[in-house]
Amino acid sequence: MHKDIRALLEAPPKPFTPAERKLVRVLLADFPMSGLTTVSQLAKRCGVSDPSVLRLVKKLGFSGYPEFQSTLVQKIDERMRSPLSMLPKSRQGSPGGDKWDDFIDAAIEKLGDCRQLQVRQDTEQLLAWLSDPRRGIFCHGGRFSGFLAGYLYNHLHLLRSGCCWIATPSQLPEQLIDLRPGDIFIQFDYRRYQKTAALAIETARRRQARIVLFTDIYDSPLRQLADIVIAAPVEVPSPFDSLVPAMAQVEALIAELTARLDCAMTTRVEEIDQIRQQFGSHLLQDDQ
Amino acid sequence: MHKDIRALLEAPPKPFTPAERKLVRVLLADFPMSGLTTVSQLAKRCGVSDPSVLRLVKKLGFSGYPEFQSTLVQKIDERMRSPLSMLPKSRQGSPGGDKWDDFIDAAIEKLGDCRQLQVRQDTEQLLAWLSDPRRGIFCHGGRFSGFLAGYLYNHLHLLRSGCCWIATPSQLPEQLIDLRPGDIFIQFDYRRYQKTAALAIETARRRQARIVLFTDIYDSPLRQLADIVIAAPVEVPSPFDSLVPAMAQVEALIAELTARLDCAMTTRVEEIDQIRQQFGSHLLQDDQ
DNA sequence: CTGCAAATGAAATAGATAATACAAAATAAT
DNA sequence: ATTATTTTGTATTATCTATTTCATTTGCAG
Repeated sequence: MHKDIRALLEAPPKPFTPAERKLVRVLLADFPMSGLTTVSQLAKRCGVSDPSVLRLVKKLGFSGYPEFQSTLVQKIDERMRSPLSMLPKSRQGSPGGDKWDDFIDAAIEKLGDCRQLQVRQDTEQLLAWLSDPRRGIFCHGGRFSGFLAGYLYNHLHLLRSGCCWIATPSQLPEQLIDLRPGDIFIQFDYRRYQKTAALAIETARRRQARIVLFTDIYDSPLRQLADIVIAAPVEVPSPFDSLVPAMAQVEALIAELTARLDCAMTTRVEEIDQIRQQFGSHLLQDDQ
Repeated sequence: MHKDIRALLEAPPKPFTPAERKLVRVLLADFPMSGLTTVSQLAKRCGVSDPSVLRLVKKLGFSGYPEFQSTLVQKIDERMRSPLSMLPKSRQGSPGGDKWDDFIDAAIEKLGDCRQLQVRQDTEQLLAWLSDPRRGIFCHGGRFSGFLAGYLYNHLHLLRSGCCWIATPSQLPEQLIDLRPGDIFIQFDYRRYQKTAALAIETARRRQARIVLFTDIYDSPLRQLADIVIAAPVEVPSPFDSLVPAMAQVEALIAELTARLDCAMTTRVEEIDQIRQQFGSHLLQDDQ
């Protein structure tokens, strides 16, 4: 809507009055910081009265000071994001620009962003839950993220019993019947958010499950319903979002969990192999 | 005075309560933007109550929300002046070594290695094949990499017809019957290499399919049988190998392919939506 | 299960803040 | 000068915000 406040200040629709010019001068001086204070503070700082500030804001086309301010915050947000995405470009080999490598670069950057997103305490909590053999684990995801759910499940299954993967929403009812209080329900849901995800989580919550949500860094409506949120950046130069950071998180989780449950896994995998041998050639080799 | 809010959030003086962790998560997610709103807005966004926000702020050592907020603004001010300050922060906070972040770091490194592995000509060839609507596409993978195959299939399916995903080896016979000369058989096979993969590829070859192999950088026995090889590093600090680089490659491929088939996809997706509407509520929302 | 302590949220309160009305001052035109 | 018009500030009001109180819930140890 309001494209650029700065442009508006520099080329006003109507000429500014003297008091307004005072304000504009300050606003432009350390743009956009000075706009983050209250009306009175800004007014005093510029040596004008409160109403003068309000009048300027309205003249610029805003409905009121709050709207003006939130537009400024948006502007800041853009600025904060952009420099990061421009700096670590050390492309040397590719000449005209290689879409493939550009994508990989973007993925690397997003993966880097991951590091700052995780609260250690959350991770510990999650690991503690997953290590508890009494808690059942239910993995579920959307059309694309469902594969991550399955990927996670396949690893978990090697580490412990009581895991299940709900591959499609239609299986939700028949699987959630076994969900008991204290069990862990792990939902993958990235934009665009799916309706069934909300349904699934609500049901799991009602059955007093711990809710773990793998989602993107944006405002998933499910965040509030989750006990633990693992957020991943998804934006890459592609019409589709990327699940690379998400997958890295899944693998990181598994790596840590494996470290804790190592001996348990060893015996478990041995037993699996043993059983598989009994089947012998009756099944096509179906495992890694 | 208050040096670094971010540091405070990552290494709290006292352990956080669950509600506080929810807040911290959001605050860190798009630091420091989310702290610029009102208490109520922030609270609602995080799914906690107003008092929880206030308690957190006090626990962090601020006299109240306004002080907290103005400290954030200061922080923004610093950052706006020197964009360098927001470069990937050198790991100093984590003392004994954070396994999670170590893993992510390793993944980043491996992903970086990817860039030098790809021969552009191969990519072009592959894209040309995949863009050709006359060629059928068959995706198949192992126990873990099978999910990548499915992930790839799901995207391909939105772009064009004639794709299929062979989810388990047992489906190979019944699916490969439809493989015609010139079709593309995409196999995912990372160590430890599976026996069925070799079988599948040989069969596909005999039927004169083009063989595309997604594998690791080591000596897969299948390399010789493939027309195109996309190799990924897999070694990470975990007992399990990582498929993160592999997934990035899949996504990069899709990104490029989408760029070429964009208009085709648009109409196709529209048609899918149309059909879905006809089903209406008869199916649980099963898509992205 | 039961009781205890910690954590949390609903509701009420105290305090700012933005917005408004109107009067005073400044400016420009006659 | 005098008036008309614009600009500005003072004082007030309505609205929103942060904060506190207290009852409820939740998690946990015996």
